[in-house]
Amino acid sequence: MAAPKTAITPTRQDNYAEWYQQIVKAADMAEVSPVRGCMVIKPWGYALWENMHKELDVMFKDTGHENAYFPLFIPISFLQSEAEHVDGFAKECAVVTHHRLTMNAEGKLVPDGLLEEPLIVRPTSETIIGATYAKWVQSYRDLPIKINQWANVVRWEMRPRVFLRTAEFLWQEGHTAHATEEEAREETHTMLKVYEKFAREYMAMPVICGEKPSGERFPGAVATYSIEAMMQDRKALQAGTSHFLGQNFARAQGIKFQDRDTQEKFAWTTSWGVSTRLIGALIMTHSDDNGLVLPPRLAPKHVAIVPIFKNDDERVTVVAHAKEIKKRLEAQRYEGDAIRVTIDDRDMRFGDRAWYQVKHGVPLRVEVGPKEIEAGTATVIRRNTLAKENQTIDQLVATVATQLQTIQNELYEAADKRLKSSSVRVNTRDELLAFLGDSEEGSMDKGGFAYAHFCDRPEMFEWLKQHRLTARCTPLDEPRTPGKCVFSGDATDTVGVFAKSY
RNA sequence: CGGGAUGUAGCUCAGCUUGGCUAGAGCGCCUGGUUUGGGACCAGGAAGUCGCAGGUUCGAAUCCUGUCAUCCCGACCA
Repeated sequence: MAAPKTAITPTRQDNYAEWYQQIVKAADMAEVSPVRGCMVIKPWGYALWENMHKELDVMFKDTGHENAYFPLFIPISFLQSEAEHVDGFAKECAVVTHHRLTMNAEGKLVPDGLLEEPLIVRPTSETIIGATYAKWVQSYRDLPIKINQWANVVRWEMRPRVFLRTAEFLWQEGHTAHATEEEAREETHTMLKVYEKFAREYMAMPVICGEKPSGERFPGAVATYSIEAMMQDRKALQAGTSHFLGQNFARAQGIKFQDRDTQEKFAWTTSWGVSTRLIGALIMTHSDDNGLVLPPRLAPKHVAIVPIFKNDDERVTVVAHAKEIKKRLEAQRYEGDAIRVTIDDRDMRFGDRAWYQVKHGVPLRVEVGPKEIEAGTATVIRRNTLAKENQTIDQLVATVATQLQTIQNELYEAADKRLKSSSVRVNTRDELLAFLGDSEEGSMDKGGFAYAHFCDRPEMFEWLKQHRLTARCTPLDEPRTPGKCVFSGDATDTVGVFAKSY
């Protein structure tokens, strides 16, 4: 059977949504589980998450945060304490009402032992953590509290999509409490910048930092900031959020302290998080029609050595040689880590093994067979370009870190070029529609980021909804210039980014 | 949660309209052989209580009811 032209079918062009699912499958990232809306994250996907976790954790600690852990279950009364918060999350809460099972007459297990107060499975932890902080804080000397938790949360979503929107997902949530508004705002901003740095430097994913318009704000927040990324189908994906919660949650949870001036005051709190959605973002930013493409800084393996052999004799020689190369590569460092190398000498045909590594997105593939051993070289193939090059082993070892950095840079530049070439400035609603279109799901015909003056009124959100568009954010680096709202015609100095979104 | 579609072997699906004998194919998997520098070929083989629970019937993958799940479109969302 002839091989298809691309390793992944359909291609991005043919059906983007299906292409995404096929990438996840071909790269062994995850699969749907027997549990509604929940995914099984497979080792290759989880290794990627572990790398994200590891790098982010360092960044959190460098900005003065500590890790802690709070309960999975939250009493319903806690959720109720902040009105907007209830509105935002009540509809998607999993609820625990019983605490044991018994066997009924038909031999079926049924819930028994009704709880006095039902518990929800945390959709986010502002309330439980806030209630805890309330006990910890009495004096201004107890502030700030800067804690992060790595956890799983549950949001009973109606339309799950692997990594992008699952009922249960893994994330980190930072929760801080401060004595002053200024300090809390600063914290919100600092963490947004941490996310931006992580997206750009580790994920090789350009993002726009901005404040969410009122209609997109976190339930209960005074201000929500996000990093917005553009996927290859030119739809926006919110990749991380940082919320300034004002004193809303402090009031609701009773986080009070006595200040220097002897007055009792409510604390100012923040929360911020990124989730396994980042994996989805990574996939849709870099991958191509041949499978996953991973940025070297996060790739579980930097290099896959694929030995070529015809028979057992050759196999012994070539694999021994491959192990030598592996050892030498592992002695090199890239961005502070030892080079991560795997040898794929599985009992499979060479072509299958080569394609396996392509589909799994390993940045560098090194092929060695009897011919290379003879010549003292290796065939080196870069995943992002699939360009082949003959390199001596010495050359490879000496330049492997540089080659990885080149790939990292090229991935960022390609993504940045896409972002910039798909961003326009629009001055009317018609221009907005002409640019973003009303095109079908999965179509890549139209899309991108449209910059427009706007004044954040309910009518705008109504109109956007009708056209399946969203207001992403007001970019922080966008200068305030006088203009007219493209929706109402009123004068405004605020510019927003509009896009179709995930 | 509303509208639509689909659940048959590990995967993709045919069979269902018009109920009938031992439920099929391709891919994958296992064994043997030939191959092996780019996703192999030949031969043999294993594998399904037809999503689940009821009902109609002499007889149900097929008809009816319920239920669960998945996908698509809305609403919701990290």
